[in-house]
Amino acid sequence: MNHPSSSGSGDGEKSKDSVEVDATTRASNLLVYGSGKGNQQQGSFPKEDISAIILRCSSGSDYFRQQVVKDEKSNERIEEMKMKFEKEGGSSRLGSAAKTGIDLLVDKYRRSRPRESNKVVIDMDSFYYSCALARHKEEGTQPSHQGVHLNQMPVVVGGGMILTSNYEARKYGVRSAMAGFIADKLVAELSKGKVKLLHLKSDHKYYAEKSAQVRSILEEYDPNLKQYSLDEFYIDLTAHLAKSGDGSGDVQEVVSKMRARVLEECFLSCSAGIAPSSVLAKICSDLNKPDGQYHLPPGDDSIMDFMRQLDCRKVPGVGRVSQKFLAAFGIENCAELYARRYDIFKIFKEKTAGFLLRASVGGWGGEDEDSAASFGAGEDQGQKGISIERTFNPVWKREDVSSQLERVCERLGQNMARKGLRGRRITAKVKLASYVVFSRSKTGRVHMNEKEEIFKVADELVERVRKEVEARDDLEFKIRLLGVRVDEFEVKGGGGGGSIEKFFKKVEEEGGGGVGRGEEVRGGEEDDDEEEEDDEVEDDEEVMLSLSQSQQDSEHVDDWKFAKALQVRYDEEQKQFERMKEREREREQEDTSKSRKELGGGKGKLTDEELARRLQKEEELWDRGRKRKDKTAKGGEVKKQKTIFDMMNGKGKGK
DNA sequence: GCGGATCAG
DNA sequence: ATGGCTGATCCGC
Ligand SMILES: Nc1ccn([C@H]2C[C@H](O)[C@@H](COP(=O)(O)OP(=O)(O)OP(=O)(O)O)O2)c(=O)n1
Ligand SMILES: [Mg+2]
Repeated sequence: MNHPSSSGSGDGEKSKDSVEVDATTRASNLLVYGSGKGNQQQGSFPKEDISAIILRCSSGSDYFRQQVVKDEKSNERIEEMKMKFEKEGGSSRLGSAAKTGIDLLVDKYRRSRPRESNKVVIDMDSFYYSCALARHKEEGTQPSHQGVHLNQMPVVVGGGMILTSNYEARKYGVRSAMAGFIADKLVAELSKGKVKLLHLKSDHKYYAEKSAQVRSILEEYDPNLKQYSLDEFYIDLTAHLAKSGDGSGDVQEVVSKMRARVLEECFLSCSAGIAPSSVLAKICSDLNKPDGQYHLPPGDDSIMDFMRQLDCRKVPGVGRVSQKFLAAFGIENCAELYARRYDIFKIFKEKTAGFLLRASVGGWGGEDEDSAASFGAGEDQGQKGISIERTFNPVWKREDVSSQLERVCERLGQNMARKGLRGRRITAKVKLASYVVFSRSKTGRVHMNEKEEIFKVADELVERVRKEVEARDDLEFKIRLLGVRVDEFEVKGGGGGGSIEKFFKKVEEEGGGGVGRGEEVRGGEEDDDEEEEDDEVEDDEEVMLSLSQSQQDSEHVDDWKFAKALQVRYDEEQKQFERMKEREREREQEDTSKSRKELGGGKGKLTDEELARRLQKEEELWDRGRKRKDKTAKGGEVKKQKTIFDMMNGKGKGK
């Protein structure tokens, strides 16, 4: 459970035979295809077929086995939470004061949303792939393969791991974070052997250049724009629109022209979301992809209508597990989230509950803008940690492990030096060949950045894991990945702290004005780091069809999930779902009819007291404008964090 | 402070 | 046979 959501489960079991299709559909809803963030495009192959292939390729692999284990764990947690919730009687036990408090909060969110749709989120389409196409244009070469235009055939960027896919490939279910070999199978099988997936090599350096090029264009519209990743930009058009005549002041026209410029000058298409707040704009940016835009008119009615139909999974921060979790409580879209807003506070902890409450009414943007906009100097500004991790052929001998760890530390040391960072906490990450992950950390009193110092600590931590693993009979100490992270940075550039705080304050007062960027605490120099592919060390020459390295990750957990869901029986979930619905109906009835009863001495674990506490927390968050004050060490320096939420929280007062 | 889980791109 | 990497947050203990 992280921020916005929590864990989830719900895919129970059922006799797979009778409800195979139903199970498939159901599972895919919990996954990425149906209700994931992505949109299902026309011409796609049946998701049941896609899922079946993924399952077939996956079953039996260590990776898949581990995914199943993880899924079962999350399911258990969901069950626990559900039982606890039911035992406590749900929100019917909530005191009226608490309910009133929640509603007051909701009102506040709804009333303070910005009154105009001037926030724009630009998200590049199939970014890495589009860059490859752009390159052909720039170099005058043909964007085709064996006489066929790349857009007409399934293409991905990445070999062992898919970084992104073009839209043709997406029809086959090929997506980011999918293992290359599975992507190949999807295309081969679904096309009955007629089509072969084309893999392009990743070129991070080039993507960074294109990204900068796009940024420079967008900065003409908002010099304070914020960039969340190479392909995502957060723009506030308020000033630009007020300035004068562009597009007769119509946001949609301005954005349309803006995108046209990016296309013409960078040869890259992008999509945009236009809304009163950045979070909403972010959600909208996905609705008319590719090469499209979606405008969400301001106003409570407009936004409530929009949110009502919105699947929770579309809310940034609600991932696969959270979606499942919510679904277990009968919550699939934001209307249901709103209907159950009281329950939310009984089910989740403060951060999560507050986040979901906002989501239920699209209540973002009321706070102040994250003046972190001033971080033009480099995104590392508010960086809190730095890490390196590498996958390799499994090793176990101390010397081999050590050797791999050294490589990691070497790289980490270089990056830290380049960024002028020093931290006092070292965290070692170990992934066994079975995909079981361990992390062990040690917080020291001195800040380090030297490869040797870091290695020394990391090595001890890894050996600690070795001992723990060897002490168990269910695991084998064969590791496929080693990672090292350093955080708890020292406060640098003395004196910067206070001024920065004032700086933020000033920005707020002046209404997000364009105070120049530049300052920055960042004593060091400048970065420009970038992770590169893996460059220097030739090692991974790695081309398409690669074989060695490769690895994967979540995102596809969805597929795994899915696969797992297929292989598992569904009756359990079904039953629980029914029971829950039943209970919900009863509760709802009770609610509407007799309003709500106070039942005094709540012996439920969650008393009004606890609830009040959670509300209180949320109030505090509100008052602080959700601005994160992260004191970096004793310096008491305040820095804005570059999380997606900070990026998205638009300024309320700015009108 | 630590470790696991989740999320995002 | 083959399943990445970087950075961040939340929560329970
Ligand atoms: N798990 C992931 C997801 C994305 N990326 C990289 C490749 C993408 O091209 C880029 C942008 O990510 P998006 O999620 O925006 O995906 P795309 O831009 O590729 O496609 P879309 O058109 O859906 O935005 O980030 C990655 O390396 N690993
Ligand atoms: Mg994109």
